[in-house]
Amino acid sequence: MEKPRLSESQEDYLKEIFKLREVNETVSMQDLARKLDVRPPSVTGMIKKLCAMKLVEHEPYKGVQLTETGEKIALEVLRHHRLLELYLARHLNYSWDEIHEEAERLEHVISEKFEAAIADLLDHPTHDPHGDPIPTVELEIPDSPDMKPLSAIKVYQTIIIGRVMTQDKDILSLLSRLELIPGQQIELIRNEAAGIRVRVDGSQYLVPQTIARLIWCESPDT
Amino acid sequence: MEKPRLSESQEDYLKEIFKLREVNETVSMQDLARKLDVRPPSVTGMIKKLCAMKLVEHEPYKGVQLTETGEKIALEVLRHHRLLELYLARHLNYSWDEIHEEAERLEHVISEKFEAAIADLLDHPTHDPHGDPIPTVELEIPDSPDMKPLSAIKVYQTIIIGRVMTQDKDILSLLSRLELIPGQQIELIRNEAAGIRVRVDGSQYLVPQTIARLIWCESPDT
DNA sequence: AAGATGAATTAGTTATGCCTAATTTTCGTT
DNA sequence: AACGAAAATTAGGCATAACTAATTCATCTT
Ligand SMILES: [Mn+2]
Ligand SMILES: [Mn+2]
Ligand SMILES: [Mn+2]
Ligand SMILES: [Mn+2]
Repeated sequence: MEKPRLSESQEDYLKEIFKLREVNETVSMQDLARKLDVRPPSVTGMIKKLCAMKLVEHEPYKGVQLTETGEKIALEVLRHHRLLELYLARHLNYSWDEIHEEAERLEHVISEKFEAAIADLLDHPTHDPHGDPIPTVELEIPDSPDMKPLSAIKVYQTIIIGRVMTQDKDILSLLSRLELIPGQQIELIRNEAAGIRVRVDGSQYLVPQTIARLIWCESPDT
Repeated sequence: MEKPRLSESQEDYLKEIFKLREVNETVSMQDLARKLDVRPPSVTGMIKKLCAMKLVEHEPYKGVQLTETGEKIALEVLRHHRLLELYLARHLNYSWDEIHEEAERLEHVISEKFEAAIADLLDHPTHDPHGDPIPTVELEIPDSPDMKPLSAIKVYQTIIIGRVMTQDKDILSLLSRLELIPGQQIELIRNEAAGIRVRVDGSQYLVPQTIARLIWCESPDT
């Protein structure tokens, strides 16, 4: 068949459905509207079109789901996005909080050639700078270590940050200044009302609960 | 004032007007339609809008011209385009005939940060892989050596290719295979009816007139 | 000076993708 | 079982940027 090329909007819808599905049981029109920063009627309209194209399925008032084809496309865009983020960070000296915005635009525009070229340069990485897995060329999601949010850990021990679940520039810039980034080893000290006290590289911080929920750590006990 | 961000179309119109102006005395609606691959009424419509925005001036039936502001924008896009071309060629292993298409899309989407990053990596180059001058950060066009088309040279001598005036993939791929690329030293042998006989690196070729017109060479005698 | 020709414009249409306001539907409570 | 709130949809519009068909305009020929 033909490959009519999707619009940037359509690609973003598919990608967002995929990402929401990883977290929520079901993806509502509202969730999408929030994430994509559009109003609900726009979502209804676009989902209709994507349904007609057999890229998503929609049970009204129940949720939206990607079809096989839809998921493939979502994964392609996601691969572009995450490769780009790593590339910008590694090769063009972008800071952690700058990569997302640029990748959000470039992801729709680079060719497969470009994708292959940076994947090569980066030595076919499996995870981006946020710890998010990068889909392989075959569009499989690589395994990540078992993780849970810092806020949910009960045993006070030394653990490693695996993934930071936000794209918020202010939070990212804060976290990077504190070196609370994937790969970093941190020592859990105490869970206080206001947040979680940790030691990083000698210094001690109190990580607020809201932020602790975004920091996922590798398979700790409990 | 505000910087409402132009659409990709609008940027391409401005860029194309600039490029046509370098070659022709005057830029007609038709020229634009041809280059941008749209129908004349589309051009009329867009030029009206650009006029209203004070980015171009239009004397009906006489021609289109960029205003100061319009030219600045054209030069910014052109800088993006040419930096990208060089970048793709040098750092991502693109071949000569592949760079244009990719740059044509990326040019509208990269940030000033991205521009600065690749300009840095490339050591602030003045010319792209076609020999086209890259506008500086201040948006001045850097000087190029005096050049004239290979087809117009009368004295048979050894000269250097400075610029290749096409983006046609087939021609570019042919020329790169023959090593008829900017910087290459070639020896002019004879101007025949069918074309111009040259020696490149030991081998002799007959360069057809149509193609010889696209190859500009550095300030030769005559 | 009248035509003829080609350049340009106008008029009217289409497709996207978004919006607001109004309406309908679902579902958890009571 | 009925109500009310929240979720979703419909209806109706707007802006962009194309298009085709029809018309107008400028200029070159004869
Ligand atoms: Mn995007
Ligand atoms: Mn990421
Ligand atoms: Mn372009
Ligand atoms: Mn070029």
